[in-house]
Amino acid sequence: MVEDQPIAALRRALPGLPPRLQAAARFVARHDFDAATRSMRELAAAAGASPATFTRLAQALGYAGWDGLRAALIETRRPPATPFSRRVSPASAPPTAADIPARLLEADAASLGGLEAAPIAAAAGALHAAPRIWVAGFRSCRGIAQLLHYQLRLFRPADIALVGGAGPEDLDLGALAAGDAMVVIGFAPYSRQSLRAARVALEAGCRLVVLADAPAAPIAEGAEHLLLFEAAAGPGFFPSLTGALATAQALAAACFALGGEPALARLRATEARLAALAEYLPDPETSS
Amino acid sequence: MVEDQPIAALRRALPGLPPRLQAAARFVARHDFDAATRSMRELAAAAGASPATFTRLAQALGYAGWDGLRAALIETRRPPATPFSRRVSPASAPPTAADIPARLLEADAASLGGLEAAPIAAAAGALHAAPRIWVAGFRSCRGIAQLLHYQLRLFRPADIALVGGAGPEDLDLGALAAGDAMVVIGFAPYSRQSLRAARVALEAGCRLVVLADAPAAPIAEGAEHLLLFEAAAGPGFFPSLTGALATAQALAAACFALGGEPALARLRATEARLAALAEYLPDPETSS
DNA sequence: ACCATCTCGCAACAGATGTTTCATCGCGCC
DNA sequence: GGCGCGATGAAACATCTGTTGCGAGATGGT
Repeated sequence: MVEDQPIAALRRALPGLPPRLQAAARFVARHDFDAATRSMRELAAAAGASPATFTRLAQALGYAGWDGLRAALIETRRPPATPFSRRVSPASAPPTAADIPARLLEADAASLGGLEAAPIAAAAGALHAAPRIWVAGFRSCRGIAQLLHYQLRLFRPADIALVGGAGPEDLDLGALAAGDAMVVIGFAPYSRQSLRAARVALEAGCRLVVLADAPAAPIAEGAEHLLLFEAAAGPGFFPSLTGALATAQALAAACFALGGEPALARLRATEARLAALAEYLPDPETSS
Repeated sequence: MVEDQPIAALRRALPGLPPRLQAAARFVARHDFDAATRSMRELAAAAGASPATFTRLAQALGYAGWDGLRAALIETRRPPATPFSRRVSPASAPPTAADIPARLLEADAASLGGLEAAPIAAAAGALHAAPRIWVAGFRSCRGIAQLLHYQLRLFRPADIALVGGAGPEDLDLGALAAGDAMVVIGFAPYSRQSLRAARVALEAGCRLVVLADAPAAPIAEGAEHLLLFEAAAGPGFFPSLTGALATAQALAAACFALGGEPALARLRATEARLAALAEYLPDPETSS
């Protein structure tokens, strides 16, 4: 009988097996990933056994041959359909209107755990080196793009532009220059606008940084840096943008850090100007 | 040059590849686990391409052959040797530019934990009952406001307005009517614009919902509902908006849930219209 | 309209794969 | 001690692997 959990079947059958088969079985149990990926002969060499042993082991477990066992091992290792999110509430109870917020917040918190910092720092390097930075995000990602645009302008006032931010976007896309950096933000389903922005940027010779929800995203094609976030679909609602925002913010912060003293100086200048214009209310804590 | 992150190399090289190689590359990117485990010929059959295509793809990426690429894909999927060796960043190390993103993401994840769901659901009730909803957010909160505005309009197209979204904001503020709901988003330091929006809304007899970072926030004065979020200040940088975004999204979702069948119908209509306009790219997974 | 170049499927290729056979070995039993 | 039987490894086997040479077709530049 073919088992759906090969390693369990293996362990169960272990005591009744001849010595060499036992050794092979233990080796497979301890290196199941290698058993699934490497060839039988390589495995035999690593385990110090004969290739035939592994065929016999598989047959002893009820598989037609080694290929059968390996196929089962592979299926065990196959990642779940949902990329890197723990399903939030296992028992999907009826989504009462009252606990929708709780569910969503829970999902958001979980999605932030999957973000990686290293690629963000690398992407920030590309932005830092670019003479001009364009930011593109459309529809639901527009807000995120605007935010990134705003934060970057705090310390790089003159050379950051939001695609489609001041007039028709084709004018912006026509102004792209080689060496500029383009940041495109999007997730499935991907808007045509975002794809066009990415494509045009590539053709113009820009350095492309993409924030997306999947490595296979169309807008990610040709990107120099791809920053993945999880657009966790809420309970029956549209996807969450928290991961995208956190990524964008981290990108801006890293960029600022790279800017060093000049960036800090420009940020201070911006703050001083805002204070002079009385854009913000005075902090009652410090003014009293 | 052989890349250590094969999918990234693949994505980068994609635009410069011939059509069939592009198709193969996309297929590999979307099914990287199968590419790592199944044989090249099986893959070719599944992708509807010639086996040779995959060899050529690997070579185009700088690998000696398909085996090289597959080995790289396998290494990408290999589980970490020590399962739960989550490196915890030692507290208050020197804030290197490289680990700024990590710090920020960590802070974001922590800040989401403090959010409460119950007030959000209550506030959603107020929005749901209002004949018209205004959303106000300025400067760094503009993006958040825009996002909330966008999401609400998905299922309540006609009666949501962004203050200052289409022309001078005083015109919007002049149009406020008693019974309308006003959502104001802001955190310290509070912009004069946001305070004015809140004040005017109160005077006009609107129901005021405020998203802020402190109970003592000026813009929260007189608010019917106050949704607190944590604007965690990053390492030497401006505050994080993740909490505000998560709150806004949860608010929109709760509002949608309250809308019941009509809201769902309007959302479906919106989606159908977008699909008809081909605003979004078709999902390759379902179309093929 | 021409030609050079590139693309790409087909089919033959050498090599590697998993399997099987077979002779040998070790071990317990009569 | 002789015998039978399962375990074991080496080698031969058919099959499948990834690769490459070839030619038809498409493409782009002049």
